Amino acid sequence: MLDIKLVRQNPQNIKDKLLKKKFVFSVYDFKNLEQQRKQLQIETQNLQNEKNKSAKSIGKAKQQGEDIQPLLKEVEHLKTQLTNNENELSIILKKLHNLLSAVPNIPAEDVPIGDDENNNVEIKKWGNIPKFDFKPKEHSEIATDENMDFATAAAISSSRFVILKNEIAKLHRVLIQFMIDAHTDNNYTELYVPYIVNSKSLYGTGNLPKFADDLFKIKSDKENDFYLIPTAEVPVTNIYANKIIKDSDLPLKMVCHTPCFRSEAGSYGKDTSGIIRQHQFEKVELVQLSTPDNSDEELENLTQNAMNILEKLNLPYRQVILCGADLGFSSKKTYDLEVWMPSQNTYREISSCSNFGDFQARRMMARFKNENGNIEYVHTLNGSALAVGRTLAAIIENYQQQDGSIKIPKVLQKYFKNNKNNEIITNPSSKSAK
RNA sequence: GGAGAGGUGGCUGAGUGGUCGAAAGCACUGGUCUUGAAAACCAGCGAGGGUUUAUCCCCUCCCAGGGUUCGAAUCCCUGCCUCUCCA
Repeated sequence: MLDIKLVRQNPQNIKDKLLKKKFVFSVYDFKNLEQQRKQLQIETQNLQNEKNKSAKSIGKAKQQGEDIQPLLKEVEHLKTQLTNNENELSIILKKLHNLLSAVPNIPAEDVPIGDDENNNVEIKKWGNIPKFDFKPKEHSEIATDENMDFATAAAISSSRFVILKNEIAKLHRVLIQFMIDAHTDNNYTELYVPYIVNSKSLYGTGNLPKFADDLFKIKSDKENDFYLIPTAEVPVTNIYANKIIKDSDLPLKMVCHTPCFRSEAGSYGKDTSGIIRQHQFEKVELVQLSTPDNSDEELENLTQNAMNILEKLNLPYRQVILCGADLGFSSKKTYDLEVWMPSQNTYREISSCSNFGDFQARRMMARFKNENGNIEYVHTLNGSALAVGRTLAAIIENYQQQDGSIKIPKVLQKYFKNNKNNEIITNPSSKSAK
């Protein structure tokens, strides 16, 4: 949510800035509603004031034993008028709120202008792209149906699910462990959180009301709809919803592994092979709350923390800054980390690190008391470090050998104590034939 | 599954229809005192919003949503949550 005071001050300016995100903000609609709001609000509050005053004077008169009948008659008309005004006002306020909740965050100054993901700007490249003296295979091909079983998963559930087995399943689990360990060593606090959240929480992070189609809704009751989380960002950031924290507690650094559930509506035919795009995947998420002054710097730190995982795993990657049009709804600035995928001969997104400024904090009322005792919104940040399924795929592909086995990355070897050769054999027959 | 109790400001906790946005204590902030600190004493201290250059002033909020009333933290209904006892 944008600061309505800023929008009031200069709606045209807000509109101009949002064009970078390819969002058209209707200054006309906003001004129109604002004008109605202002008039109605002043009127309504005056009526409320009158009501309060008369109720008090009636109370006093009654205490002194006076006849209150004439006073009651006097305020009779107030009631209907007030009710009417309140109803009208609440309609206008709702409209204003709906209008503003659908407005995305304003991109940072240094976000490049662009029409789509092709205009994202590469700012760093790391690692050596592996050279194979054979044609590198796709990860699901290497793992074989035995260890990465899509057909059975589809039979049990639907497409875009997978069953992992044997040491591939173990590698997947170990990656989570490795990532969390690396981050807690770096002073991130480890969390375990609910995987089902209510609509308020999703509103807080900006997933609702606009992006309901991306979510799995599982239940409704009178007050709330319940959804499976699309990312740990939702429960973790909302821990601080409606709270006021001390500035001395900032920055708060949290790491949390959760499964993530995404309906992937609108991505039919995209990434249909392998585990790149699943309805359910594991992710290790970093979430930070910081003061406004430090959030730019913290985004750099957080992104570096994510890059460190890739570097420790010795996976080649590049860092790009998203252009305005590719930037997420709530984000002010986002770096994507893209890992090298040999089978596709290209880089694929494996992490997204964003600074949301006070956009989410305002939606969820996450605030802190600054050194002057004034209350301000915190800045929220998060980033995947990393998406586990995609990391698994990247390791399988980058560490593949001609015979179909997979070398275990050095930093993970301690988790495979019984594996003497430090390689995962996916196809025993081919190995023995060698 | 049955019976009961309760959700009030950062925390504890009083308040059952009329200057209650809310006693008291703790915590916190400022001050006095002190070489310094502690203690003691004095003072301040919830949040959101409107109007305004600003002060002032005004509105809303005592789990959430409805209702009764001139007037609700207090009464009624619904929901959510917590706790205790029994099975």
